[in-house]
Amino acid sequence: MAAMSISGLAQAGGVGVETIRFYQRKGLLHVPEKQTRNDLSGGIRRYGEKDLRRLRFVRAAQQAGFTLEEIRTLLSLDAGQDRERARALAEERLIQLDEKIEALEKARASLRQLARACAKSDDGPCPILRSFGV
Amino acid sequence: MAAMSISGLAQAGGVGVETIRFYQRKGLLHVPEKQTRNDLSGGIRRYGEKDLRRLRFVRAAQQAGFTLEEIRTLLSLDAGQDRERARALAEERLIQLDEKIEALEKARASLRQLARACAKSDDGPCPILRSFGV
DNA sequence: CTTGACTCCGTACCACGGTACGGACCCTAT
DNA sequence: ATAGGGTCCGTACCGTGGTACGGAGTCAAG
Repeated sequence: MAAMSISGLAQAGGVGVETIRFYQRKGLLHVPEKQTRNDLSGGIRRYGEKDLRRLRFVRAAQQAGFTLEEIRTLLSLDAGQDRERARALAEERLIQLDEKIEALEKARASLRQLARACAKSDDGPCPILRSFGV
Repeated sequence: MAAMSISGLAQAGGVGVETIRFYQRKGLLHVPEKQTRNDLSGGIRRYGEKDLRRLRFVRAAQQAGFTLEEIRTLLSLDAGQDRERARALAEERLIQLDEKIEALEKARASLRQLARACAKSDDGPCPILRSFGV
């Protein structure tokens, strides 16, 4: 359990192997030391619970609308315990989330109107354009 | 009013000139004939209300989460009056919108928790990671 | 009739978030 | 000991939605 291969980690995190590597290149995930057998060069990297938690955090934060760059910052703030900045970032994103949600709700309302109008009248042109108030 | 230049259209639609051209290349906006002066080659394209409405539709649909490709389809359906498909597309996107909104609301809840936790305790590590339930 | 702003058009480039490829290496089972 | 599958790593490529550049043409005002 504390010794996954990269594909194990990928599976556990619900992403592809290449995505893991991509995140490593972006500095979002650590690249663990290779478990070599005491001679020089070679070996395979092993991943544990900590890596999986971190990966899951990345995905969760992504869902919250953070960019990978912002997530990198969040992680470093967490490590450095810079509460001030972390708090600020969270508040900032909170506002953006609210705005985004509001926008989507408006869009949904418009779209519902379209669907209704389209469903009711079977003659005349389908009022797609008008449904957006255009 | 029925004879804007491309930059007039862009301004009226709240986008850049290059964006108009981009939409034209993507088949979202028509490329009107040049208003030439009866000799061959030359002249400038002029845009009217219809173009503006179409542009606004594109932006509105984008806000509703449609990709440009989907918008192109919507426009052609509207032109062809294929109510069946238009309706289906709308319903489909409606579901996706609902899902997206729900996801964002979850994210917001998580983030709020983070902000609260971060604001309250001034000692110990900032529980960013835990706030996402990781 | 020139100057300066705008237009036209092709092509290149950008950020974002991945995805794919390929050759070398490693590791385990048979 | 060898075959297979997995890993490692660099590098190239992708789709989406634009943004920028540059040279030639156009147009209105002075």
